[in-house]
Amino acid sequence: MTTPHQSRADRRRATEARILAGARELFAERGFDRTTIRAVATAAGVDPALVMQYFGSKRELFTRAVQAFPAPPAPGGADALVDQLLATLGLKLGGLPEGTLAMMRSMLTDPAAAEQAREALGRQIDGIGAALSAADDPELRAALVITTLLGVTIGHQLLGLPALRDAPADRIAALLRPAVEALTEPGPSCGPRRPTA
Amino acid sequence: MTTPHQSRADRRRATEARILAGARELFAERGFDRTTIRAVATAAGVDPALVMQYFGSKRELFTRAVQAFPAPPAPGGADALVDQLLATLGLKLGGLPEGTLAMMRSMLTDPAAAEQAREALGRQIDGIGAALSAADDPELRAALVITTLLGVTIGHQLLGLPALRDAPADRIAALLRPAVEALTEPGPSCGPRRPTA
DNA sequence: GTCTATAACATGATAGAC
DNA sequence: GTCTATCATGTTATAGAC
Repeated sequence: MTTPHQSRADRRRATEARILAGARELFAERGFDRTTIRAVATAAGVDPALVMQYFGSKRELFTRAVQAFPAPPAPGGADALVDQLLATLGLKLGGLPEGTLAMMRSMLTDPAAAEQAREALGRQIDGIGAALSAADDPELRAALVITTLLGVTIGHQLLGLPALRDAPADRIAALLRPAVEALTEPGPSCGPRRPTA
Repeated sequence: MTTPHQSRADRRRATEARILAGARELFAERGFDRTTIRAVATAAGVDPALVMQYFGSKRELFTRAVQAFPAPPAPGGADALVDQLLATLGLKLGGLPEGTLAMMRSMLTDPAAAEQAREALGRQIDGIGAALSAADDPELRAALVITTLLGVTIGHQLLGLPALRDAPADRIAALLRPAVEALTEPGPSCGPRRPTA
């Protein structure tokens, strides 16, 4: 049952990968504080001290295991932007990457995760803000769009609010679309309410 | 400087109040896990064991110190509802009660806090859903409104996103208003995009 | 007797010995 | 790579002060 063609370096890489996978899952489920090195080691089938040997600290393990938020959206028109955002939300309501879940779950209680989240969300906000440069206060609008989607994602994925959990993702996206458009469009978004003045 | 008319029960109440105040502040700043009984005791100027004696457990202390989310909005028309929600948001962006902050900060990592948050948010959603019964999917719409405001509040108060932190509260409310209205109004809210077909 | 402080025990992160 | 030691923490049990 030995694998003679697997070098020591290969085995080390495989062990590292197992540790990272287990850590990602546990960090996503329980957050930074509640995840113990022992639990990660058990999940990976190794000795707890080995985890420390490989990664130096729990914090380093977290950083390595957790991928930052998805990259900012490709620059494009403001119209395509809304479609793109809602599409990623659709994904979010389905299967968000475990690393992103881990980050979101830890960002309110762990200062380092909070800093990473601030930076990642800031990049997204900047990207969206650039696409909204036609409107007034593009950055603020972008921040509101992002935090809105963040709130819905938290309510759905992390808190499991029944009202959201039981709704189909496309229905949520459909209801959210006009709201996001209202945030990205300058001035009073709807004509019918005030007929040109 | 002694207060001869202060009975033992009075002194006990005062000590309890000091402990609760310190706990509320620390829970709001650091969340449940990162707040230690020892730190609470130091903040209140008492012995750590006394805190346990008074409250039995850290969890009980948290429950006693943290007030639930604000009560659901008074039932009213859907129009008044939006005003009311944005008004509370205005408050939220200013000074949210420390207990609410503590709850929000802990709800992603502490299962008990998550359950409390689910219940409190569920009550708010039910209240708003009742006011939206004219529209389709009133509960889902209500949930999206609540999670939207939750996301903005988290981004502003707990994460401190610069784009939100630097914006005046009334400007945020003004930009958010059409978005919330789009969530509460039935049907396609804007004509210009697709002229009836 | 009730309030407060001290000590003891279990678990977790981390560092150094082997 | 594994084992042991150290420190911080939550919690329980115990002893002292009023």
